[in-house]
Amino acid sequence: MNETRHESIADELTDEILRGRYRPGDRLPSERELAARYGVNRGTVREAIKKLEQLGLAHVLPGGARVLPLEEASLDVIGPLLALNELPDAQLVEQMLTVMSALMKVAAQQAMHRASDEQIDTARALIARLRDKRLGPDERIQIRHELGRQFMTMSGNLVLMLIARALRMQIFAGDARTASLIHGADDQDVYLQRMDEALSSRDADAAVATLQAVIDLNQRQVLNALRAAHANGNGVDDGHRKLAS
Amino acid sequence: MNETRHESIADELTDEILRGRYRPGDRLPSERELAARYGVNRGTVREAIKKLEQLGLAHVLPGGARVLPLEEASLDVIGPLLALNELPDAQLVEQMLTVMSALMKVAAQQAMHRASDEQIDTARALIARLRDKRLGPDERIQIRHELGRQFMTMSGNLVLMLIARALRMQIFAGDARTASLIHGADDQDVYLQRMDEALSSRDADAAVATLQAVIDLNQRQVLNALRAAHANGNGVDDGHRKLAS
DNA sequence: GCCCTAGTATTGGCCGGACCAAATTGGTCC
DNA sequence: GGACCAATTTGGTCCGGCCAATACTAGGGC
Repeated sequence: MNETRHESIADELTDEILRGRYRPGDRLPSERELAARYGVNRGTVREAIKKLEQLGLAHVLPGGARVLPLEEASLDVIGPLLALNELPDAQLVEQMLTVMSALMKVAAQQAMHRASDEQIDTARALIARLRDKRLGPDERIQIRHELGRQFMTMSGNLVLMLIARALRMQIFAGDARTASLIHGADDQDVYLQRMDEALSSRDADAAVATLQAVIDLNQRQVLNALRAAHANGNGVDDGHRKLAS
Repeated sequence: MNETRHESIADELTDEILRGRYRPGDRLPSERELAARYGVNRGTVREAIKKLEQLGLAHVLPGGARVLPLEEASLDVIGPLLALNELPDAQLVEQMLTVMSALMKVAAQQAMHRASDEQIDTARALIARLRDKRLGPDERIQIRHELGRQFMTMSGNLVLMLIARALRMQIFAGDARTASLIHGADDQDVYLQRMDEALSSRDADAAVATLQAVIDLNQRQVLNALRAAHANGNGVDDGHRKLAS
């Protein structure tokens, strides 16, 4: 592995917290104790704990560090949450797709008005590549990913870009299998064609409608695949913290 | 100030990066040099830099730390960005409101279907309090804030909650004036009443429509107030990095 | 019995110096 | 000009130690 000591310690602690080994309100072991437990220097533990704090999983102050409830965490806990079990939690994936969908529609809407001609062309080129039948699955994911990013960029909305990027990072943080699961199968060529037309005529309504259709289709595919995989018993759901409040 | 050394150093470095003192691709001064510059121990500097890394403003690896482009940053840079000048950047605020609006609509939509009766009651109680004419401005902001949080909770969508929470934190990270600027003036009682009715009958369409109206109104108010304040010359915009790409 | 207070042990924040491995840098040789 | 190698710089980690703030506990007042 290419991880530094404090990174792997942070990962381990994150995992323990998310699995409920330490519950909200609990005190985390002291830095000195963790240092002893992991056989590292206290400074190294401090860096690991710093990351937990940034993740919003723990609040640390003189006297001790306490675990925070999941609802007060940072967006970046989603990655670890997805990686908690063999298979990502279907409910969480559904929630992510719901949000992504809403954000993409806003982005598309604004993109149609604000994008430069060059940006539109770039997007259309990506769509053209997606319509190539001889595309490998990994390439397809990659291009889709770039297309999504392109829409965000075209919207000119920094907040939108940052959120979308953060969500994407969470997906790619885990193993590649998770990423390929979350990106569904292939797209219907009809939709790609419609999207291309919407782009060339800068028709915002058409773009949003097509996006809606394509995303809905994708969402169904992904969730079906996920549930099927879960049913196959691959997803060992060993009682981690409930997602719904 | 109640800030630890590494926090204030992190804030200072963040500010310098966002102002363009260090540009994307630049190497940050070495830990040893920064330690000397701030007159602190290297470990303290390391903790500060760790935060920059978490903010997505710098990528650090043996050989040196490099500054990253704003587009690759974390959502949490929005707080520092808002606090960069006396007055928050109007364009950024507009972008935030746009995203918030979209998220709120998704939340309301889902909330109408999934919320428990108790949760609906809680939301309605908050609305009732908002309709009280004798409400101080700070209280109003506080209750609005709680109402937004309540909608997110009712949606049962963790991703939605985390994003909304992160955005809210960014607003409240700076001084209270920023927060009060971003929350507009008062609400039209008509809308509050309509929202109450939508809640009691669990009418998702009505809820979303009302939300749309109230948010649009609020957005106009906020942006007008902001632009007016900017025009008064309070917003010293000393050439920080451009937001739009 | 319960609540409040004072004192002590514990904990995080920070310091100084040190060693190693990876990356950068600058010079050399082709 | 470009490829190659050694010296230097830089981040990752370790050790041991001091201080101030917090948590815990024992004692006193009710």
